[in-house]
Amino acid sequence: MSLAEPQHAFLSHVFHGVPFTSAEFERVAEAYERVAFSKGAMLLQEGQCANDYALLERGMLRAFAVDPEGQDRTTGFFLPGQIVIEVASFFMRRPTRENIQAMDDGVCWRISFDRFQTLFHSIEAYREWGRGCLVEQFFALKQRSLSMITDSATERYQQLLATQPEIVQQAALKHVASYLGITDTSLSRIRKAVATP
Amino acid sequence: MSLAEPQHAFLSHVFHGVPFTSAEFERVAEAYERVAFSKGAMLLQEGQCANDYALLERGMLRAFAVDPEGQDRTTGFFLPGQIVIEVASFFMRRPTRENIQAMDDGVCWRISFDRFQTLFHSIEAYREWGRGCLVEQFFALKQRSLSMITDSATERYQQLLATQPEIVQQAALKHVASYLGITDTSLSRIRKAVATP
DNA sequence: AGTATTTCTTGACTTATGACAAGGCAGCTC
DNA sequence: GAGCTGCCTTGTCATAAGTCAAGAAATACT
Repeated sequence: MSLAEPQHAFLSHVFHGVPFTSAEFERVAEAYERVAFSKGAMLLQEGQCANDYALLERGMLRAFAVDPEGQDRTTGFFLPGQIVIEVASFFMRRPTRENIQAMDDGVCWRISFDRFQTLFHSIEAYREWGRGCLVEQFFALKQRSLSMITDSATERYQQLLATQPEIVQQAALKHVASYLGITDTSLSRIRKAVATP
Repeated sequence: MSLAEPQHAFLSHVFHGVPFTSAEFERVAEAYERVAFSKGAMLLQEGQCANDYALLERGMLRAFAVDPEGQDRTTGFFLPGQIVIEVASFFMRRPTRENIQAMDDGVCWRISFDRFQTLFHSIEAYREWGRGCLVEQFFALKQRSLSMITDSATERYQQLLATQPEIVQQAALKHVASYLGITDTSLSRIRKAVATP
């Protein structure tokens, strides 16, 4: 694969600010593989082990788990620039209970667990970056979790609308609802109430 | 400090299964400092930066955050053998919004961020261990978060009772309640309903 | 185009949980 | 032992959100 600059434009952007030497950056960039996917594609399926994670360049993804009653619960959305990963399965090398599905056509950059491990253990800046990503996700999850306890459904909706309007606009109402932890019926009413003051 | 075996009994136990060379284990063990604390002590306070994390040998701790209405929300409990850490503050080096308080007299083993960093970047087994801990906590938080959406308050209580009875037995009802995301009034009723079938 | 399917809205009713308030009970201090 | 104070329980009532069911609107399928 050619290493001409344009190929790396997206990766340069993602790793902007990470103190790689240029040799290190080349090693890192080479380890990622560009993959296009189309709407509806499953990037990860329940029961599989997550053998890679990805950096999302274009498109939007939804992660969901199926609960004991067979209900589909949205656990997260992924927007361009974000890291697409099922942390537990990827790092613990065991089957996942989650699914990740493409909501649109899109493009991501994939890296296998083995290649990730090699980079993680040999490049200090890469491992600081990786740990930082994990910590950031952890923090976000904790806030979401707290919000679930502290805030009403309406407040959670308004917060989502304020911080990530793309999700509210592009995702199906029922998926947004299950992400917020409420039924689609409730979200429909909340949305109406919020719209007409 | 003497490195005689008995000093390290607890640390040996915690790091059991981690593939350290014996020289590595000595370096790791030396980096931790034994600290005793008494009931009511604050191990971390809102506004501070978490400059260390600890391995809990004896005692029980509670972490909580104060929400905008001034309500005290329990975010977690720590039992012996567990890692006591406020992930976001420790790794991002910024002030925390959480408090960690001792519920009893106890003992923990503390390590500073700087010493942690040195070990993390120089000992592969230590960083695998550290990453594994973080991933485990992440997974637990995700499950808790999902449970908040999927399960009723009663189910959450019963699950806590089944998996961590020490918490239900030792912690004040109001703290367990706020950990479960309900009021103390509700938990009191749930507990009664569960007890009398 | 025309039918089928999914997605969203709305209404009527139920239910879990919260809010407030009063009382009981233990452990303290004086 | 009287009086605090903090913790838990209980009663009454209020409310957010769920359930079920029927339509409307949008999408996809042939």
